[in-house]
Amino acid sequence: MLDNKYNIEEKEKKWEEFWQAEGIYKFDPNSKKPTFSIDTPPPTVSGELHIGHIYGFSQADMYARFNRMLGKNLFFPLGVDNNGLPTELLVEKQKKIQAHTLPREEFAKIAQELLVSYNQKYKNLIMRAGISCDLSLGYDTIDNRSQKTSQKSFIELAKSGIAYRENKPSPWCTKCRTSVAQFELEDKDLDSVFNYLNFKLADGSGTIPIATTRPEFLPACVAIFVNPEDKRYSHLVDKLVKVPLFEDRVVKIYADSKVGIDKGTGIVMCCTFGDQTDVEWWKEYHLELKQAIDDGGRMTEICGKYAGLKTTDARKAVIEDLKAQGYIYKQDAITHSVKVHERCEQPIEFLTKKQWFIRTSTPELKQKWAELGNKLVWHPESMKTRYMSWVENLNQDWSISRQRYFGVPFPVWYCAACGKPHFADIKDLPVNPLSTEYNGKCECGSTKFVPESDVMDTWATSSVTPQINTNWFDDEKGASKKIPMDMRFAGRDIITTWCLRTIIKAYYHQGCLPWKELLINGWMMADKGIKISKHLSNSKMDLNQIMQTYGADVVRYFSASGAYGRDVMFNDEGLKDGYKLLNKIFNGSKFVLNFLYDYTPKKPSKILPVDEYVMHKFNDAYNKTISFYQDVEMGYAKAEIEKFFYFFCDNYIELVKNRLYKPEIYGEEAKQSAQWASYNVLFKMLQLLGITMPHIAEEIYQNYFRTFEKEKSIHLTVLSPIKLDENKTIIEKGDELIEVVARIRQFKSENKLSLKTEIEDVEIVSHNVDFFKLCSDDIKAVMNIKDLKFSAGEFDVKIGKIAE
RNA sequence: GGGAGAUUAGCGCAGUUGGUAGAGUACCUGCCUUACAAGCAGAGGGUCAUAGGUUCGAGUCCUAUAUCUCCCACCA
Repeated sequence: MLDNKYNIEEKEKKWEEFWQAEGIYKFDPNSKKPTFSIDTPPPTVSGELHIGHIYGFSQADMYARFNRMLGKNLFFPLGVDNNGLPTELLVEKQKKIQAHTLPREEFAKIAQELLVSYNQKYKNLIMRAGISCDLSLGYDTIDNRSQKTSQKSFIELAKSGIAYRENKPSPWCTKCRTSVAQFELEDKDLDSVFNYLNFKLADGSGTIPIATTRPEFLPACVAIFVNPEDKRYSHLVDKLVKVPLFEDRVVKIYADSKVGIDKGTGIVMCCTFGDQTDVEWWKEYHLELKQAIDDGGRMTEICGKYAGLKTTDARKAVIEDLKAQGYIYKQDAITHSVKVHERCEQPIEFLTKKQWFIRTSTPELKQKWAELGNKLVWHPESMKTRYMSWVENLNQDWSISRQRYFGVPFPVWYCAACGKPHFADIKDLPVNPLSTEYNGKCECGSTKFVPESDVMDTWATSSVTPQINTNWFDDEKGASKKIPMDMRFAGRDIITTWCLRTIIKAYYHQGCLPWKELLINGWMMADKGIKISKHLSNSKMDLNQIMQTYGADVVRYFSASGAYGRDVMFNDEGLKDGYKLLNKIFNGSKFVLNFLYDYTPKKPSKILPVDEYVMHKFNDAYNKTISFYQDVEMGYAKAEIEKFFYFFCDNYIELVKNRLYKPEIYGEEAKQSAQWASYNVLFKMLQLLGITMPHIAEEIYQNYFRTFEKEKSIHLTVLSPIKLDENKTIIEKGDELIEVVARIRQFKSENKLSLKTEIEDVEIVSHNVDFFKLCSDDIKAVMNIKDLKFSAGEFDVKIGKIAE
């Protein structure tokens, strides 16, 4: 028997434990069923947990559950990403230590210990949301399997020349002391001062005005640029200019169209490196390289008296000196947007370092990425455009070196004599070159080697999740049969980063796509135009509070509102809708089960028209729901079966209530007919509703259906429509019957009568008189009609007098 | 500055190929009906962001503008 009231938190936790204990979601490697494999994006454990995290996972889980109920063997792992800089910063903050002051192994040990609880916290949340992952398939992006996989990937790419090491200027964070990828940068508006300087022409013929916000870069000034279209300055091209404060140094003036005529004074100094444009000019004009800033953001020796100062202090000192010597003729306070490192908000610099890159940006490769993008099935289709336009604009190779401490090491040593890289043996992986000697001899004869001290960027690992999942390290043949995996889901912000990089790796290693289908979910927004953020999560959006009050099923219900891939606004009302349905499912089932507990399902010899009608009506809803799920429209699918469920309660149950209650009046046969229809429809409805709301479905299944259905969980049962004899007209006739009831209800409502008010006589005019005659008892009972008459003709309902 | 998406009832949303605007919720009116008042029935409520255009006909197609979201670029 079901409880009188459904205790959400208690029951949900109970069934979650049951699913784990019974291994309901376990992947069976020996199964004969077709496999459906999901490449779950491992979430970053260092992130703040909020309701938005459940959103994307829930939708993916619904698609996963749908596929499981089609009879597939699900491969649905749950990894966590705890590799790289975000995690390193988290550990530093939590443990109040600094990674660069400790031996790497020691830091890693502290990190691993701390991460245990973070990993668990994340997994707990995902499990608490009823996501049907198989935890035993899980991995950490810093564990042995992940390290081996990313190191093997690196060695293979390096040996084939796809990964290469080069001295390249790249964005550098002086606070985190590492190079950072372009997409780790964000814009921030900062106050600054535009300093207008007079540079002296070397031939003594006068001065030229240049505006700069970074005067401390003067020691690294290697050229001056003007726009070739700018008539004011065309006579200056090729002339030489003395660098203020460093007048022994002379630089040339070039003309280049990248100079904005109306920006500043229209004359720019190029320093190595103030920004991306400087980098481009440096390359294009083969300029000198003068590094004015070191790893930690201090001025280098080339800066003379300013050496050793931090950039901000150097800027002050330089400005003082410029003023004292009369170079500055104007200063304007401005606010401009500056590229900062997204993790620490420190403005980034450009530094030149030897780093590993992966080739991604040649025209042929870009063509390839576009081709692969076209072969991938996108949900929704429109998201492909983002990918395509990114690929089109791709102009830099992928930098994977990070000068950090907590991450996957590069398994490589360099010959001390000639610099040639020597790689670890694949069978020895994972390898940390800092703690392992290279026992070999270089072709040049040297036996001395320098270990690589950089670690790989997180993305180098999170882009090989298909290879981790399919155990590519140990079994290349097996993996190549399993890749492409069936499906991957992701937020739309990482299409261009995570997804593209995973596609690139799979292409290099397996020569194909990493997955067949890509599901891109939208975002849950806190309010119109407001993203969910930490400080919102402790108010109305507090996750614990929501889980306690409404539970996972309701949050999942809310996650399935609307069209797939669209943003959704968080609101309490949405949760209340789900709560309403949850309650209704419980009560409706409880009521129906009351008449089923002493019943063993068996097809009755006679099925009454109303019962036949509701089963056909269900099959209709079933087909629509299935087809929505096939189109990856979890919201529409949910809405379809929800609509039918309300129809079942408000119309069908009301119609057959009396037959179930009073077999002594209506007959045992009539009761059995209703029981048969109720059993089938309720069970199959619960299967479909359970895709969205797995806990309540399990509660009811275990309470009754488990006795007759083979599977030990409703989530292992296979979907199918109710087997019925064909009856083409039954839906149309039944709908007319529902219309009769609606008319009488309307009549009573408009006349402010109770619904149970007795009516003397009603006449139904219809072309389906025979059908109505067979339903006479049900109609009379539900509307309390004393005398029901029928006549043939155009449909109408004639309502007579109210009984006294 | 460029690209993509969005804008529909008080609210959060749906609206396939152009053909009289849809459900839910809230509000209002009734009904304590032997599962559920977290219920049932009924009613009202919209110049489809704005301005143009194509068409016999536009929420739907085109152009521009505004606002929001995401991505990218610029930022001397």
